[in-house]
Amino acid sequence: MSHQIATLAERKPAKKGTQTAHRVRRAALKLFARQGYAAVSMRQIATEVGVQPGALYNHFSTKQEILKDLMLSHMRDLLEAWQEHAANTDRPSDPLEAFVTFHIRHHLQRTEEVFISYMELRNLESQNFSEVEVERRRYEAILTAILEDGVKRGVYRIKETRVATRAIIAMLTGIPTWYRESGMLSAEQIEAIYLDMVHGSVSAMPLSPARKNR
Amino acid sequence: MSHQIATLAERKPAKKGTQTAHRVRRAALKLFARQGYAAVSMRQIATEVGVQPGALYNHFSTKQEILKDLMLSHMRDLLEAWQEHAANTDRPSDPLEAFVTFHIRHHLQRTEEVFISYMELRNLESQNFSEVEVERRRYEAILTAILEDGVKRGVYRIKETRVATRAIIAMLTGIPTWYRESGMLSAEQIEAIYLDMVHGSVSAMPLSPARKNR
DNA sequence: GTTGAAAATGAATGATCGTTCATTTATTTT
DNA sequence: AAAATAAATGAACGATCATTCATTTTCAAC
Repeated sequence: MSHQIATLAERKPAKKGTQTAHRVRRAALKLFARQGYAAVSMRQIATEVGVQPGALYNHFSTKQEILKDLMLSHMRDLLEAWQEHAANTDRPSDPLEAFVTFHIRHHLQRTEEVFISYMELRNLESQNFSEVEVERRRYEAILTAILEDGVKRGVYRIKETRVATRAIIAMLTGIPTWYRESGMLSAEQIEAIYLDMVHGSVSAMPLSPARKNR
Repeated sequence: MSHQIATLAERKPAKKGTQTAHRVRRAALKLFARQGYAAVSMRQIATEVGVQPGALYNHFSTKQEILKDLMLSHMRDLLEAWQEHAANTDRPSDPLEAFVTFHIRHHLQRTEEVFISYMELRNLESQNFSEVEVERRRYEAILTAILEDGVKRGVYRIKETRVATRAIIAMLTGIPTWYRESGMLSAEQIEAIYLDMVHGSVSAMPLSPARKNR
C-alpha cells in the first residue's frame, strides 16, 4: 500500500512494477475524477497508461481495488499531512485558523482526489466503505475537538459541535468544485474569505478590527 | 381498475402514458440517487417500473433524457417554490433567514433529487449541462442579491458576495448527505443551528441576545 | 361497439463491459 | 550469463449494456 516517494538520499531504484502501479493510480485518478468511477472502463485506464487491459491485473486485482486504494490513500495522506502540520506548528494562537488554512491549502492542491472522495463513496463495496469512513471520521474528529475546546473556553457559541463540523467541512470542501486558478481570486484571497466566514459562523464575538483587515 | 388521483378541481383523468412516464421518473430518481447514473441500467429502471426495457422508450428517447428531465425539473421546482415562498411572505424582516429556512426545508424533503443534482452534473451532455447550469446560476443569484443588499445596508461584512453565496449553499446543501430523520436532531433544530452559523458567517455584528436564544 | 392511436411486448442488434489466461517479453536476482 | 521472477501481450470469455423494431395488446375517443 505504501508507495514510496523518492526522497533525496534514496538508494533503491523504483522497480518497473511499482512504477506502473503508480501510473495506473494516476490514470484512474484523472479518469474517475472526470467521468466517475462507473463510467470509466478498465480499457480506458489501460489506454491512458499505454498498456493492454490485462496488464492492469498485475497490479490491482479488481477495478474496485483501484478505487479503494485512491480513496483510502487520499484520506491517509490528509491525516498524515495534518499530523505533520500540527507538529511543526508550535501552539497556534488560533487552532481553528490553523485547521481551516490547512484544509483549504491541502484540498486546493488535490482537486481530483477531493472529487473522487466525496462523490464515489456509494461505489465502494461495504467493507471498503467502512475503512474509508473510519478515516473520515478521524479527520472530522480533529475539527470537532477544536470546536469543543473553543466552546469550553467560551469563545465559540455553537451548541452542536458535530453538526458545526460537518457544516464547516462541507463549506470548505465545496471550494475545489468551482475554484479555478485562472479565476479572479487567488488562493490566498479565498483562504482569507473563508477564514472570516468560518470564524464568524462559530464565534461568540465579532472579529476584532485588528484581525479583520489582514 | 385504475384509480386516478383526483385533485380538487381537476377535470381530465391522467392518461396511461403520462402515468407511466411519472413512474419512470420516480424509479430513475430512486435508482440514480442510490447507485449513480452510470451504474444504473435501463433494464433496472424497467424492472422497477414493472415493464419491459423497450417500453421506456415510449416516454423518453434516451437514458440521458431521463437524467436531464430529473435535474432540470428539480431546479425549476426549486425556483418556482422560492417564487411562491417569497410571494407569500410579505416583507421579511430578515431576507437571509427567509432564504436559509426555505432552502433547508425544501432540500430536506428532496434528498434524492439533491443527491442527483450535485453528483450527476458531469454525466450531463454539454447541451443539457448548460440548461441546468442556467437554472442553478439563477438560484444562486437570489442569495447573492440578498447578500449584496445586506452589504449595502452595512449589516454584512462580506467582500465577495459570489464566493459567500457558494460557501453558504455548499454548507446548506451538505445537510441531506448526513441528516437522517431517525437521528437525534429534528429538522427544526438543524434549521436553527445553520441559521445561526450562516448569520454569523456574514454578519458585521454578533447576534443580539434576543435573537440568540430562539 | 368500433376504430385509430398509444403503449407494451419480446426478441434481437452490435458494442462494450470486467476479467481470465496461455504465452511472450522484460527485468531482477543469482 | 543463466536462472528465476515479474510484467505485458493478445485473444478470448460470458455477461450486460443502450437501443431498435415488428408485432400484439390496451386504451381513449367517437
